[in-house]
Amino acid sequence: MTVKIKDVAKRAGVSVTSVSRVLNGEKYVSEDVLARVNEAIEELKYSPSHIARSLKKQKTNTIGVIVPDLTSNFYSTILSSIEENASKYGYNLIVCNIAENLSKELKYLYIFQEMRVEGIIIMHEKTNDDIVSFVQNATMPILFSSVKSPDPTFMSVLIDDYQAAFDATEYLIDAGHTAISYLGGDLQDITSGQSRYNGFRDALIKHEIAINPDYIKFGDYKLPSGQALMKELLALPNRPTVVFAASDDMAVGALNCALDQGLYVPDDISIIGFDGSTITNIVRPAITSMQQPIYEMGQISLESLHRLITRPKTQQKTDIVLQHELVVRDSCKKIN
Amino acid sequence: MTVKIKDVAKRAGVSVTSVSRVLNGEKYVSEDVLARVNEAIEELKYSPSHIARSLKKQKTNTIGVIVPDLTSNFYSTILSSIEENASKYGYNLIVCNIAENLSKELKYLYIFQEMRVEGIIIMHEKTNDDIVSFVQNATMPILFSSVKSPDPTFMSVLIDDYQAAFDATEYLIDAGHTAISYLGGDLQDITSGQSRYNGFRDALIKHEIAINPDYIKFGDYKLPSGQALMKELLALPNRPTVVFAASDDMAVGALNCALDQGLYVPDDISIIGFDGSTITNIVRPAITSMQQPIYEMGQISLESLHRLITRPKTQQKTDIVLQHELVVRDSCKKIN
DNA sequence: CTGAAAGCGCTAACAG
DNA sequence: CTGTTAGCGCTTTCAG
Repeated sequence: MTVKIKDVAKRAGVSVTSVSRVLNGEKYVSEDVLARVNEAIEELKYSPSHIARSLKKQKTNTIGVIVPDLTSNFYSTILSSIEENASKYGYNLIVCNIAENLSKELKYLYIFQEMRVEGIIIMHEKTNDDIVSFVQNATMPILFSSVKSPDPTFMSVLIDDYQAAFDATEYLIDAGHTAISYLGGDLQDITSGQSRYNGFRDALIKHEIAINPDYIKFGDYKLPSGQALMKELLALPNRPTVVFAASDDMAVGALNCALDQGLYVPDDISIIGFDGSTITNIVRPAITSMQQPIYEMGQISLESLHRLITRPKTQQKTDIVLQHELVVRDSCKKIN
Repeated sequence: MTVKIKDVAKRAGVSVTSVSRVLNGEKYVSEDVLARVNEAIEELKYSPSHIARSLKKQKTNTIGVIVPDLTSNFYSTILSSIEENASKYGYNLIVCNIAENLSKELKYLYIFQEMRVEGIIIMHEKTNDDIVSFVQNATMPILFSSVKSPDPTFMSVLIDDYQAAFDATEYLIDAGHTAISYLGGDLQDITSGQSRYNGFRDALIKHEIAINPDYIKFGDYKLPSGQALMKELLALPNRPTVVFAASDDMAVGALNCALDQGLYVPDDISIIGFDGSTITNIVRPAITSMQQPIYEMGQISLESLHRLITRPKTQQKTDIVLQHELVVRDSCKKIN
């Protein structure tokens, strides 16, 4: 069928061992053998079997990635960064887009295990017992990127959501806002939903600003959700002067809702986002957003996973907290 | 080390063959054996090795995907569709984001080959001799999605770029425009660059509208390129009344450039895009765009590849041309 | 420096 | 219905 190492050996007039040696760039091969083997490989168009090699070496150079939504700019950017760095370290990526489907995630975690991936990166916004239990019993390192790990024994690369939301809220307060709305993700999730909301709330408390329950609404981090929630907000008799959306997609949804109702942003109402996805810089007005270091997050996730894979013993499994940064654009008005 | 089929067999008190049989859901296993094997699997937390299985069966259930840019909404949406359908057919996806880097693409094509993927889907905008030669000599089916294949013997799933651009242009002409600008991708590429431009040009010719060379500009399909080209356009003494951007990203770039200069779209200048990415519906004004059936493209790509894999003989390798559709939004004014 | 041979974990005849 | 055994294509002792 396909040409194998034996064929190359025969053609080069050497043993399979020698071929294997040049394949793996070992020393202790004579110039002569090296040349003949390379020639034979060339002539036969030999392509070594990664599968056979993996089986023998018990090493696949593969890592699995769980993405919650490939079409989201935020996640596809992290994935892009993960891919770039994986490639640098010689890992191949097998990716699963769960699209909200937790049973698909679980299924793929088992597939990853059967494929003997060397590590797994999970980015999901929700989880369930089966998944947590898989993670706890897993034999390969698993790392959570941009989301909290289900329990402190697992490593996670993320920002301090609480502090970031707190800082964003203080920025709004400093700009003179007191009628502040919060459009959040689902509080029940393991995600940042709770932390971001708490950061928002505590900033208001610190500055002794009363929380108007009408201004607090929860959706699902996606654009249509921001749009729908904003619609409710705008229907209120007394509107907020600014809305803090807990994701950029929600912020854009809110922006579009306002724009479509003929309002001007930020003159009629201000909007601030969260994530720092490129979309904030694409829409008009460009949206002020609490930026996560997306590229860095992918990079550090991969580097950390690599360390976990190669030196499992020496690695502490503590979270890595990256720096957030408020990027001021054109969607927030000062109303001092 | 890890538990293997032999351990399960021993534990269940049967032969490895029997275990293998229940693993593969074959008939001819007694209730009794089935139960005991499943119990042993459970107790030992046995996870069958996909690698060993692949080696033996000479089948990996894996396909490789080359994506030009993961952060692009257009490609990540196709990828998402490919992933969803791959999962349906039981394929695992290994993905490479080439990010304009053709030598990375070539490297990964060889990796895909070593991994014995069963098929490859390529979405790239450029190519070179090495890649073409790889494709021509490849032993596994290779399919081009959303882009033209380098030569007619390879299958490609795409729209009729020429006709789509022609239709979009006629729409503009019907709306009364004669001062029409074209912002294109690179004509030299194997991409749709040439076809789209030709469609545009021929529509003008058919309607006897002179082509103003100042209005024809080429960039790279990305947002900043559209922005820069638009800037040149707006600096012209006599501006076009509409600009046809050959990609949605370019259209958004053009839109932002116009907006940032204080112009109103479509009142001061109209814009039409190409691709039908979700971004066209997110910006304001929403952009009229010639839409590719993105989801369907991913689905049909995967189905076709699957057919190529399972029934290589019976499959014709002709291109599959999908229907384009103009989606009218708010960025084009009638000027009759 | 080079080669023979023993597996890596699994499936698939083949024989019972 | 069940078990024995020979590989799948490669790497790696272990001897030369």
